[in-house]
Amino acid sequence: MSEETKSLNFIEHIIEEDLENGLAKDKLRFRFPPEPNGYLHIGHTKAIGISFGLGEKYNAPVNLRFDDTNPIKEEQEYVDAIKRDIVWLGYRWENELYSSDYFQKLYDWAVKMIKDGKAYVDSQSSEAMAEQKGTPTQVGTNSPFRNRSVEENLDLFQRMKAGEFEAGTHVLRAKIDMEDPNMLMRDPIMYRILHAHHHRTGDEWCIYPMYDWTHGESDYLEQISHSLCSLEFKPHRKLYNWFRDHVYEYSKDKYPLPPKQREFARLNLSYTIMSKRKLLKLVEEGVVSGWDDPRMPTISGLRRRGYTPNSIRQFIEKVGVAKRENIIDVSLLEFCIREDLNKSANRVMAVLDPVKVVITNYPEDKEEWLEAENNPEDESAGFRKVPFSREIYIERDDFKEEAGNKFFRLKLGGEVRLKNAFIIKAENVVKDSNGEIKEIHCTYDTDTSKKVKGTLHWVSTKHAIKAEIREYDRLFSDEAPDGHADKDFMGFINPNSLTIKTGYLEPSLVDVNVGEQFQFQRLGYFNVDNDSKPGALVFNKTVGLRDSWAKQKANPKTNSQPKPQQKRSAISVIQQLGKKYTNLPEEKQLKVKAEIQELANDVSYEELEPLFGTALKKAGTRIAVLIALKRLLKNGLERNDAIDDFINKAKDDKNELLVAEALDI
RNA sequence: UAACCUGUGGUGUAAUGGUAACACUCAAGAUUUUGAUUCUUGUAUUAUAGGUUCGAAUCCUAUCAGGUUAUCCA
Repeated sequence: MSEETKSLNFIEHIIEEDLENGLAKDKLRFRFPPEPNGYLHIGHTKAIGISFGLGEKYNAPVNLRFDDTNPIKEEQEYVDAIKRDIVWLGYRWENELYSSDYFQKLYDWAVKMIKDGKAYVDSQSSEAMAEQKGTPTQVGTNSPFRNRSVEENLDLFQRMKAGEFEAGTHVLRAKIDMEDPNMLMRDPIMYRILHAHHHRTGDEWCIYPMYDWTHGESDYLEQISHSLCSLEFKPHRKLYNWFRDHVYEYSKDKYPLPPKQREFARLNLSYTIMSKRKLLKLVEEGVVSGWDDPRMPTISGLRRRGYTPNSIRQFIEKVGVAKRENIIDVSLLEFCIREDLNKSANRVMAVLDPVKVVITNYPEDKEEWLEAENNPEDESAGFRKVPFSREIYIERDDFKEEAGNKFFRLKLGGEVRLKNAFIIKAENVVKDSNGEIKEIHCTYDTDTSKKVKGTLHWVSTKHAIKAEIREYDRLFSDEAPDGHADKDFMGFINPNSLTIKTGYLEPSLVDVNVGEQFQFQRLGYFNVDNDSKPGALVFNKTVGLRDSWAKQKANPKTNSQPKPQQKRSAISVIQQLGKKYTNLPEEKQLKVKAEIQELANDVSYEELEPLFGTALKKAGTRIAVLIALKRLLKNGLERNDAIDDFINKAKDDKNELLVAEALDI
């Protein structure tokens, strides 16, 4: 058994370090804390994968906590959808919890903070407070209410809770430092008045705690060891710690573990948007059919599109975890779903853009049922029968009257194999009045042992069943639709992101179930859509097969993107070789030396001279320069003062290799 | 012109002071009853410049570039 020692990401390194420093392994605890104000999308999957993945790795509990402190935006519908999606992804939470469960505890702590002079009621307008807040480059100023007495603060806060005041008239603020360079520390708001109905607490509360005052304290109450969130919360960490340290003082006997927040870079996918607000706009404006439209990057959209939980988990694993901003190429997601479906999806034949083929030497009334393998990647998948007859459909793309020999498909006079069936030869075509090909007349040959270049999929016309086929393209035409300050993301919407076709399928597909997945051979992976009914089948194209032929067609000449595969200049290679020179074993040094000498033939004196000033410490580089210089001299370069200086300096160096080279001149 | 964070092939992630590795993409080739799959091969001044060290992607300094932070949102 080879133990796979996978490299750790930076969060795992932190955890390992904490463990080494005495944190008991059974104290490890994580959480996933969505706000129930929208559907989960592929970006959330990263956060889910990190926290739940850590739970699996360390056998530690992971809580699902709904961060529901803003009753105006949150709804039960979203809670249900989020739970459904996490379950579908295959993760299990230890406890289903709500920040709103902690409202009373939070309130009690807030009262303590007031009593300790750490919080005060501010009765200014939000504009006035914003004014006093300052800017990132300018310190803020204190509120006139900052020094209210404890008694007054207590009284006001209790009356806020009792519902005596209108929204916006008072807030509770932490008393920290209006001059802190971190703006979040400038007396942040802990509570605001909101006369709104909460989806869980109803009308019990009319003051609601803010994120910063809720999140860390919820972590603390749940004794979360590592609170993981995305990078934009980094500035909140200082405040997270400030609040935490205070409540820790109040409750350390009961809750001994102070959690720590760490931040990772969120996931960005090329050609997609991740903001819930913007996704909501697509739904509301009818650009897509709903949150689960197969073009949406939501979990429910991906599910409907045919992505499997396994493929998404694989994707998240491959994406990794780090702290730098990233844009992951959608091709990685596509790779993951293809890899998964390649092993699991049964192959079938379907023609989406049909042209009729008549096999003239096949009897009119004959039909035979040929054996076809369901999945060559999975021996247990077995075989099925497909009907063959005199008239079949093939793809219009698969025939050309005339074509070069790079075209492996059917052409007049050419032979091609029909998958699972015979070899046919195109004899002539029948066209309509517009010159459009109506029928291709072929002859067939039952000798299937011969070698032909192409193999086509096909469907017997009289046995074919029709189905609606929905093909999707990316929703946006820009790689980073919301990455332009000057242009709105709605301007990049691809008007052709959905195409609907009628497909002709082999009859084995009559009674498929919603969600079932297939590979339509040579076309891609398809699944049965929710809208599908017996007799009125609907398929979604999940993803196409890799198609190197299409790529070749798209750019017939050379490579499409002539990558500036610029050859590095000889001088830069010499510099690089020199950098390592002194560390190399002797035999390698000889090899490198020869290489430098060779490269030096392409180097001009003008390129070399600036390197004479190389720092004394960089003996390797200077050796390389010296070797190159010698070659230049040998090639006829005249010596000058600069050269002599450089050589003399080398002779006096403490590096023996350099001295040896210098003396050898 | 603030504070904080981040710079490793086209993309993403490793290497925790000791030969820059893995995956995807792309390209070329082999195999193939899917132009798929599978298999081979190829692609890097570790942002730049100094410094510390026998040895630096890694530590220090400066510079450059990008990002984040000013909702009674989370």
